[in-house]
This record gives sequence, C-alpha cells and structure tokens, in this order.
Amino acid sequence: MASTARNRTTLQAEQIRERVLDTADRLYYSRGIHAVGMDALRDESGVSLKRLYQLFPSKEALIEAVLHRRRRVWNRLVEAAIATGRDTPRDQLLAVYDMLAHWFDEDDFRGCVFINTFGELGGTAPHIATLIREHKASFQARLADVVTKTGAPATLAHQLAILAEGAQTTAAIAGTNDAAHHARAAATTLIDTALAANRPQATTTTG
Amino acid sequence: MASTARNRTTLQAEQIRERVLDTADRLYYSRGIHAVGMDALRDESGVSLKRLYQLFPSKEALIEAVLHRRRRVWNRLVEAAIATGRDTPRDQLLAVYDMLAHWFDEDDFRGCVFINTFGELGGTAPHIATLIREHKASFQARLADVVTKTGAPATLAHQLAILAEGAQTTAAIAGTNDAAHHARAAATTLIDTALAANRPQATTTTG
DNA sequence: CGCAACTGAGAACGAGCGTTCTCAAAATTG
DNA sequence: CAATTTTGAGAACGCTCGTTCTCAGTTGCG
Repeated sequence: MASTARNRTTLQAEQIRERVLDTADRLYYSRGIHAVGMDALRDESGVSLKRLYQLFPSKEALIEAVLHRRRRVWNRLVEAAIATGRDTPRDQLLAVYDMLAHWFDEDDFRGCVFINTFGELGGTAPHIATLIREHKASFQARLADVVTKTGAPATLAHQLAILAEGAQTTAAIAGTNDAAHHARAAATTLIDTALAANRPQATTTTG
Repeated sequence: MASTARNRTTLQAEQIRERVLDTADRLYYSRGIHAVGMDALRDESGVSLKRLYQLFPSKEALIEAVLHRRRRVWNRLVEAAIATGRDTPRDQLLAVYDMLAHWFDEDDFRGCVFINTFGELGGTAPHIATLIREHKASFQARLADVVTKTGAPATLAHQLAILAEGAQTTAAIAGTNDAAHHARAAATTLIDTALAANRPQATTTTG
C-alpha cells in the first residue's frame, strides 16, 4: 500500500483538475463556451485530451463544474460583502453593490457568467439552465434574508436583485463600472423608502 | 427594361429576405447563435444556401441584420409604450415596464437578444459588440429624454435602465414575468423620490 | 526478470460548421 | 429557334468540433 505515492498522485490529480477548471473558466468567460473547443483547452492548460476526459466525462460536465465553482466564488464574495457591512442590514445590502463595483473594475470583466451562459446554452441545455436558475434564486434568497432583518417587505429583495442583475449586464456591455454606482444609489433609495414606509410613526428624513 | 418583372422580382427578393430574417431571428433567439448553422436556416426557411449567401454575404452579416431589425422592433415598442403613457413623463416611463411585462409573457421569451448575443459573441466579434453597446446606449438616451421632461436629474435614467436590463435577464432565467412588476414598482419609487427631492419649490413645466 | 496493466500524447473519427461549386433547368436575347 | 446567360438545389470542400483510439513507454507485481 504505497500510501504516500497514492496521496501524491491524488493531490496531483486535484491540482491538475484545478488547472483545467481555471483554464476553462478563463477561456469560456472571455470567448463564450461554443467558441472554446477541447483542443484549445488542452493547448492552454497543458493537460492532454485523455486526461481531460478522465477528469470530466464530457464538455457539458466540465461546463457544469466551472459553473459550480463560479457559484462558490460568487457566494464567497457575497458573504464577504455582507460581512463588510458593519452594523445594520442596510449597510450589508449596500455593501453588495460596492463588491460589484470592484468586480466590474477587473480587466477581464465581461458580465455575469451565468447570464452569459444562459443566453448561449439556456435554450438547448436544460440541465445547465436549471443550474443557472437555482443559482439566481439562491442569490435572491440570500438578499431576502438580509432584507427581512431590516424589517422591510420581501418585495424589496426582488427589486435589489434586479438592480444587481441589471448592473452586471449594463457594466459588461458599456465597459464601465458606472452601473454599480447607479445601482447602489438606486438601492439606497429603495431601501430607505421601504424602511420609511414600514415605520409609519417615524418621521421621514431627507430634508 | 422589363420594369414590371424587375419590380416583381425585387419585391419577391424582399419578401424572401424578410422570411430569412424571421427564421434566423427565431432560431438564433431560441437556440443561441453558434448552435444554428446555415443548413438549419435553409431547412427552416426553405431558402437555398446560394440564395442565403446572395442576400447576406456571411453569417456575421446575417447576424447583424437580425440585430438591426430587432433594434427597430425594440425602438417601436418603446415609442409605443411612451405614447401610451397618457399625460405625464412619469407615466411614460412607467409604461415601459408595462411593455416589458407583456413581452415577458410571450411563450418564446428568452431574454434580451442583445444581452444574449453579447454574452455569446461579445468577446470575439468586436463589430457586434459595438452594435450592441450602441443599442443599449440609445435606449438609455431615450429614457434620459423622458426623464429630463420630468425635471428629475439625469442619473434617474441610468437607474431606470438598469432596472429594465435586470428585469429582462431575471425574467428570462426565472421563466416568469414577476420581474417586470418588481421593476415597475422599483421604478415608481425611484421616480417619485427623484421628483420629490427635485421639487422643493419647483413649478412643473409640463404644458 | 518478464509479463500484464496502465499511462501519455497525439492521431483519427464521424459529424457539423461556414462557404463555395457543380450543373441541369429556366430565362433571355438576336 | 438556337445560343447565351442566369438561376436553383444540393453536393462538396476544408475546417473544427467533441470524443475515441492507437501505441510506444512506463509502472506494478509474481
């Protein structure tokens, strides 16, 4: 039982898997999915086709793995943003749009992977469409958690999610991160209006 | 100069061109662009490949023609919506979201063609990316026109545009038209807040 | 040491892509 | 009517796709 050797090969396999996912994510994101063949993936990752198909039984499986990883990354970003919002759930919600602004500034930003993939594959790959739908639903649910803590009605969460989605596509197409700031300003108005409406005995501020 | 015959053939050519565009639009929209080959276009439109290439010198030219037509259709819908808004520019802005709600209800609704196409081709076809960028910019400019008439600051137009974009992708992925109503409610809040903030002493100038 | 199993890199496969070509039928012209 | 041009439908081309196969080299094990 060469356990050391086995551990080493297993570790290597995991590293190679990560390298493949890195490469696939980068190429799919920058060029679109159909435009990136398995050959290009082999060339850019340095992993042979046979190995690729050992790790992922099909291109669709690889796409799903890439999306799953992006989902984890996205969830981490959202949680980090929420953690940044210091005290109030209001700040936590607004921190999400600050996170978006930073993301939009990245050089290779080209919109939301899930939206892009839905546009390209949503009509022909139901399994992937479902995965994307679930991802977006879970983001809305997470927003709803925080919204609930503010005491505002749940409909605010849907509005805030729409702002986030719109900011992503607008920023991607326009090539600027202005949309993040516009979305943040809109979110501020929506949140404060909802909070004011929900506290009838409180004096409406904004003098 | 058989002018009658020439007119007839010209007319027929235009009808055939429209048929090709109809088919291309439908197939591209429902399946994505890369997934639809010229053969599929020939089969579904009944127009031979030679004729297709007479009408459009390349697939990219056909894609651009489809996008141009969608842009005209979109502009007509927006203008019709604005015309529906009875008196005030506020109503005109909100009517855009009613238009969206109707659109989302269509059976084959699968999001915004421009957003979908940008995700699929934006990274590799700069000419198409530019066309999409210009389309979105012109929509924002149109909203800004109406926003200006309300007397609200121009930043409101960006916020409303982001809501519209977010509603389109959200509705497409979720498969419901709820997003249109959430976006409309959010738009109402944003507009009325902007108007209230902008009218401490103002006389409304609408005649 | 010798044999069986496994690995790697890349060739190869069938299918589908965008595009062009063939060639018989139709239309046009003197 | 005969010669010429224009058209149509689809076969064909070269390429790339996702996937599988080949086969020389390496490893594991009695």
